[in-house]
Amino acid sequence: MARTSEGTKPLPPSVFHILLALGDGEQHGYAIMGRVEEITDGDVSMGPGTLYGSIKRMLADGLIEETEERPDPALDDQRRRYYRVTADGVRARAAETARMQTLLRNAGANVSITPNLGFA
Amino acid sequence: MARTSEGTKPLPPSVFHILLALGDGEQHGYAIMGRVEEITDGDVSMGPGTLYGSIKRMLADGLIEETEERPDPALDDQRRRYYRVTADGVRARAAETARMQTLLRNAGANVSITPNLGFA
DNA sequence: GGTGTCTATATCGTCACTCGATATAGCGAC
DNA sequence: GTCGCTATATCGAGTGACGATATAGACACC
Repeated sequence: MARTSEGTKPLPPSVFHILLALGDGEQHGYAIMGRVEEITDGDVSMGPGTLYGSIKRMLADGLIEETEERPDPALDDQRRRYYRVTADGVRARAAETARMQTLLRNAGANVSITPNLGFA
Repeated sequence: MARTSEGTKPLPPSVFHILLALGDGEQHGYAIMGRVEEITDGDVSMGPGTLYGSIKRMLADGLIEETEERPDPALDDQRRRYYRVTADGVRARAAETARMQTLLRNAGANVSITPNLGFA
């Protein structure tokens, strides 16, 4: 068992969801809500409390950062604030993803339903 | 937007960990702690507060039940209380497993393939 | 140009969950 | 018999999640 990413504790679900929703691009807060619902097939609908509270903490922790880049001004909306995942955020997301895969794999050996991941 | 598995909300992480640790067999509380640490490769060490608090809730919710069966009396310890996953628990565990797979799959497409979205 | 609805960000209070500390007691060995 | 380990259980503090609420810009419509 490679103990390479030692010391990293599990992320709060909302933080993980936001990191996944952002992916490799930029998104503004309100769009993240929609993306989270999308990637969870409607199982998770994040309210504004969870969303903006998590964003605040993630900014403080350096997992995401606000970008000054704006899309085509014709499509822009001045109220929006865009965010992107930082290098630390990418690392945390990868660690959490690996953790879940490990969990499902290790537990799968113990259970009758066999988890089968189609994800690297 | 398949609304197929409607109504099932995500499980608290501790509950999911316990369901996975129990697998298809019986375990007593203290052993579950060790199993959780095992299947998470040491990333999650559940303290007694989380463990017994979660067990209490899971019993009330019908996700697990206490068994009267005891192992070989020579190996037994009268203090132990053994638990097994109920049919509802199996269902919840399968749903949660599927949810995670969906999440990783949907988000994986977003990270590895499409670098930018949202600026549509 | 006023009105209404939707988008968008933000905060607050409440409740659920997590975790370590603490308590209690049976077990095994010496 | 007492000492360390196993085992169950509860409590309180701290963090996270969530709905309600507030505020205001965007946009369409008439």
